[in-house]
Amino acid sequence: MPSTTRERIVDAADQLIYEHGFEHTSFAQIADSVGISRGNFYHHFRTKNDILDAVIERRLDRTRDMLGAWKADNDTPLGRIRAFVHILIDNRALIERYGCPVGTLCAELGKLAHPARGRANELFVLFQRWLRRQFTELGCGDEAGPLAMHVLARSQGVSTLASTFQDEAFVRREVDDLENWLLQFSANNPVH
Amino acid sequence: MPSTTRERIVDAADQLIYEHGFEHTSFAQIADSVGISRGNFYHHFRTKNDILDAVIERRLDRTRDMLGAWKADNDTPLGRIRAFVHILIDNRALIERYGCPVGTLCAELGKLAHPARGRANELFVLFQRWLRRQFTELGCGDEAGPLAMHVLARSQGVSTLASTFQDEAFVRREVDDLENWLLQFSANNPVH
DNA sequence: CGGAGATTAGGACAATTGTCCTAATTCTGT
DNA sequence: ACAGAATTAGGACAATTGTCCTAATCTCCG
Repeated sequence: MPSTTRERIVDAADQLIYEHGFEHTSFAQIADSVGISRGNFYHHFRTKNDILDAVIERRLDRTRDMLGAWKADNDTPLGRIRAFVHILIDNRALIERYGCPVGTLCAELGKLAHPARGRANELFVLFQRWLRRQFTELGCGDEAGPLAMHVLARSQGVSTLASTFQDEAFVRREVDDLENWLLQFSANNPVH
Repeated sequence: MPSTTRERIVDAADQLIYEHGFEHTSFAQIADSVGISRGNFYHHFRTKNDILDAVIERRLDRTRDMLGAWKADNDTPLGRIRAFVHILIDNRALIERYGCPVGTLCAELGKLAHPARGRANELFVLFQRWLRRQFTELGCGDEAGPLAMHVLARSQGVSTLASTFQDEAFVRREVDDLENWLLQFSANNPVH
């Protein structure tokens, strides 16, 4: 499993940016974390925006993989949406410490008016389109888009408050509530 | 209306921190924004944490004032909760640009493991306790706490996605949805 | 008026930042 | 084995950061 230096840099940068934020992550920290010199780092990424771009592309790839896996693992659109909601439980330890990787990155880049802002937002778009497709398959028609945004918004809210209050019971309650809403919703829906 | 230099510093810092984040706001920027020298600034606030503390205290004060005003302006707990939800509409322009001032600050300080983190979280606690009281007055008993967190979480989610997607229709839809949920909820409640 | 204390200006300071350069070392293909 | 390319190390660089100092100015009370 030979991971290239470049890959190891992107791995370390991804994690550090998630844990400490983009602006609070320096070249020196990333280089130290990987165990290479800054000169070597510079050979692979010439600017801080370059490494940020690579991290975002990596997250986009991994998100696509994750969405594909959820699709493969679940026969029904309802099951797939539940898989999405369930990341709040599966990743709750990290979310309670550092928040949602997507939401916190987009929030930071938005405040910085950073050039990579749009590309980072694509992470949200990926989830939104995927959720919309599931709701469409559920037979929601024009409501699929708004419903996708609704699920996305509620998940984001849970993430934000989870990292503030560090309250696991709250997370589980909200996930249960969201899942019940989904079940009740799909039961009332024309196609089920 | 003679505002002291100190007050003008806190005002400017508050706004800059909201717009650009705490870490991306420098002493020099704040001093420039107020129109004073860095030396003068240093006379009032010796460290960056001091100015952050003052900004947080100011936000806490203003939040208490706002919650008090909502209480004075609305006769029923339902009306008060609606007033809370409605900040998403009233402040939508700012929220679409910079997100929620509370959520984004807590998220940033959390990633920095900043000493002022706990004090910033008190902003959320203020809203949470206030909302809980309204639900208690509605007769929700033990459910008042979870309901308060639920409303808080959904508002946070809307704020986050509002600044990413900059979609006013989405915000209005979610606020309508939340208000309808409130109405339906209180209608089904023992005390109404 | 005069002097003490608060306020202000302007700059010094070391540390850190992102960026860049040069010279070694390692790898690759022939 | 050897030339050329890719990779790596170690530092230089100007700019910016938060912090701190000193001296000038202002304010206000006796």
